[in-house]
Order: sequence, then structure tokens, then C-alpha cells
Amino acid sequence: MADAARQTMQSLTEGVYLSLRRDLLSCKIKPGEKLKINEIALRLGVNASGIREALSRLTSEGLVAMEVQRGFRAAPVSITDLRDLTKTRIQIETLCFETALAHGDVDWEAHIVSAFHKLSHLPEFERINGQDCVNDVWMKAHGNFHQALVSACDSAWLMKMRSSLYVQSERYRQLSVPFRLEAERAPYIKAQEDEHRILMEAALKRDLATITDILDAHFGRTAQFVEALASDIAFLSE
Amino acid sequence: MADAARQTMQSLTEGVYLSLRRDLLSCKIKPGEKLKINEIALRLGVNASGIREALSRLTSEGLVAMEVQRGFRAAPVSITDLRDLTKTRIQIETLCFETALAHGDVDWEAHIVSAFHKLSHLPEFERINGQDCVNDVWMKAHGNFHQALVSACDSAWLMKMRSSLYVQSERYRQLSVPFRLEAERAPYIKAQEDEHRILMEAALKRDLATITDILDAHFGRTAQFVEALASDIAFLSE
DNA sequence: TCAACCAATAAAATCGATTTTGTTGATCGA
DNA sequence: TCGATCAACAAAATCGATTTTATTGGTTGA
Repeated sequence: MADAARQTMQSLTEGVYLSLRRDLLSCKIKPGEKLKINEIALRLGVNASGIREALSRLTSEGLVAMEVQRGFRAAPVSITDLRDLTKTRIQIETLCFETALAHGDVDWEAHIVSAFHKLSHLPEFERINGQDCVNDVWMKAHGNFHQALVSACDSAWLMKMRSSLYVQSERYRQLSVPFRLEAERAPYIKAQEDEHRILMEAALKRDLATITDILDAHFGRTAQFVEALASDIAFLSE
Repeated sequence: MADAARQTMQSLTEGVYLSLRRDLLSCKIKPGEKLKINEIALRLGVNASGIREALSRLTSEGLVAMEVQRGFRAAPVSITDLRDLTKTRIQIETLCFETALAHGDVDWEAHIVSAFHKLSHLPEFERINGQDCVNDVWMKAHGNFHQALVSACDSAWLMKMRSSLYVQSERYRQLSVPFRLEAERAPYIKAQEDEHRILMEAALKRDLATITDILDAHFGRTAQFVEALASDIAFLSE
């Protein structure tokens, strides 16, 4: 890791930060899990101070929780939080759409069409040695598509808010992945894909009303899915 | 400092964080100013790793900017950013008000009335050895009043967004303080106080339309004030 | 039996020193 | 005169070790 970071990353701490962030978002590090500084330092082959620095940043981002003199743990998740998060996401994303629709030009439209095309040719899931995982490439493309839709929004602050909420919700999405059964999955995927197309078309037509409706359903889906699994997910409280 | 922190704070790093945050918000540390780790460590009498940790947190909060291998500096300010910030603040705060008005009960109303009363009996400015400063107590009371208005909002995420935007705008407000002349000040203060009263009354009457109008004017004031001073403030770019 | 105490351990917080990287300013040759 | 080169310096990044603080598990005495 130290070597990998020295080559690809600009600094070791940056590498630690990205590495932890990835594991947190994919729920490889489970919500509520203790994050022992020395253990991580040993595992990644870097000094403890870099770990502290990375964890502090992640704390500000809401992915890690800190208790003074008691260290760090992965930020907890809860149904209450997920509901609030989803509702807030819809509100903020709607604000982004309002300006994006007003400012969007033909480049923006092209950007959306392109991102949709890429997304629609990727499978959401893949099997890695028997385990069901979200396809990383799909995840990225999915993020890019939603980003493209609002990319004509000219408010850096609004986009920053949007981005931090998006990250949070990705974490919840990952949470539900191992519990999604093959059989139950198909209709969800179908609905999702349909919604992506409708979102694209509504954006091109500057149809905010339709967009708001679909956002409700689209963002709500993950929330409902996770809620339905609440009893199966050990660390998910009310 | 080390001793002060050991007594009042839970940890040295926490103390460093709060100390730097205060100086950043009051613009005692000027936007764009270099933040040398060793210098700060020496000045506050603590180790460099704690400084790095605090600065990393402040970076995530948008009060500090970091460049890899080039260290930290106070986050820059610009008129463009201020305009965006103000607009976004109004949007988010409006969302907060919507739920606050819907959920607010008599306790909430009492909270507002109380916060207003305290605020209205404090002077905004004070003179500290010949220098014009914003009165710290007023600042706190002002923050509390605005917080009280939306305190019945039940969305933790929305309130978190609101809070980080509020902090940012406080920084801009401080920026304009040394340039506010005694003579020009009175009408502004009067207008502000009137707006506070109108906000309170509109909140009690659940009158969202009036609130939105006043927010526009109230938040816009600082922005206009700073913009008018743009040429006088060295580090304020377009 | 059980709460209060204490020692041993584990972990967090902090430190001082070292290594790495960027910056500055002087020197050289064209 | 000007750009390139490089040494000396300053600052950031990293490290290994120490100090401080929580936690745990066992012992004592009521």
C-alpha cells in the first residue's frame, strides 16, 4: 500500500483516505464497526498520524463517527436516517434540476444522452467468486448519469450539498446488495432502467414536474428496499 | 494553550480545531492566508500532527483549502462564491422553514420569542481598544435566533446543510466589519432589526411567503454590503 | 452476592525527530 | 540579458516511540 500510494497517489494520507472511503462506501467496513488506528496503520503499512488525519476528514463527511478519547467507528445507519436522507436528497436534487433545466444547453443534453447510453449497456450486478456484488463500473456510470442530469446547475454550493448526500445514499444502497435475491431483483432493475430513461427524456424536454415525480420513486426505491430488509441487517436500527 | 486545552477541552486537537475555526470565522486569519503547520504548532504549543488533523477537518468544512505537498491555506473568498452561497442559503433555509412551520408547536414559538428578546437587547458592535468589532455575544445570539426560527425542522440532514452554509456566510459577514463606517451603519442595523421582528412574527403566523421575502432581503444584505466593498478588500476577487 | 477497588492491558493521543518535497536565490553558460 | 542548473533552505509529510486515557477482568470486603 505504501508503495502503491507513493506511485499513484500524491501522498500516503490521501491514499489512506481514498482506501478507507471506498471500504466505507461499499460497506466492506460495516456501519458501527470500530476503526482501530493502529490496526489500520499496520494493515496499510503507514504511520498512525496519517490514519488519524484520514479518519478526521471522513468524520467531517459523515462517513465516520468520532468520540473523543474513544476513537473512531464507521458512522452508524438507521431507518430514521435513511428516510430523512432520502427526503432531503429529493429536495436538494429538485433544486439542482430547477437551475439545470434553465441553464442546460445542447452540450448538456449531449452529455446526458451519452451518460445514459453508457449506463444502459452495463449490468448492475456481477458475481465475484460466488458473491453477488454491485458492478463497480455500473456504479460509476450510474453516478455519472445522475450527475450529468444536473451538471448544468451553476451553483457550486448546491452541487456540493448534492454530492455529499449522494455519497451517503450510496452507502445505504450497498447495504442492501447482499440481501437482494436473484428472483426478486429483476422487476426492480427493470423499474430502475425505465426511470432512468424517463428522467433523461424529461430533462431534454425541461419537464420538471415529471422529474420530481420520478425522483420520488427512484430515490424512494432504495429506501424502501433497505427498510424491507431491516430485520435481516444486524447493524440497522430504527 | 496546551494547558488551557487540557483543562477545558477534551483533547488538544479539539482545542486546536476550535481555536483555528474561531480565527477563520472572524477573519483574524485572512482568506487565502498560508497556514504553516510548524508555525501554528509552535504558537499553540502542541505537536504538528494535531495541527494537521484539525486543518484536515476544517478542509472538509470548506474553511481551509489544501494542496497536496503544499500545505494549507485559509479558504479563499470571492464575489461569485458569495452570490452562490447567498442564493443557496436562501433555498435551503426556505426548505427548513417549510417543515419548521408545519411541525412547530408552542414550545417552538416560545423558543423564538425568547431568542428574539435576547437578541434585541444586545448591540451588534463593540469597540475593543479603538477597533470596531462585532460583539461576540451578539453574534451568538444572532445565530441562536435564526436557529430558533427553524428549530422545529425535523430533518437532521437539512439542518446540517443549513448549518454549514451559515458558518460560511458568517465568515463573509466578518469580512465587511472593519469597513463599515459608523455613519453608514445605522440604517443597516435598523433594517436588520426590523427584519428580525418581521421574521419572528411571520413564523408565529406560519406565513411562509413573508418569510421567503424577508430572507431574500436579510441574507442579501450582507452579500450586497460585501460586494460594495469589493475594491477595498484586498483578498476578495471576482 | 455484589459493588467498589485496583492492576494489567489495549487503545488513543501526543510528541520529537527524520525523510521527502517544494521554493528560493545564486551561479553559470549561451 | 536571459533561461537553465543546482545548492541551501523552508516547509510538508511521515515515522517510531512515549504518554495519557479507557477498558477489562480479577480480587477484596461488606
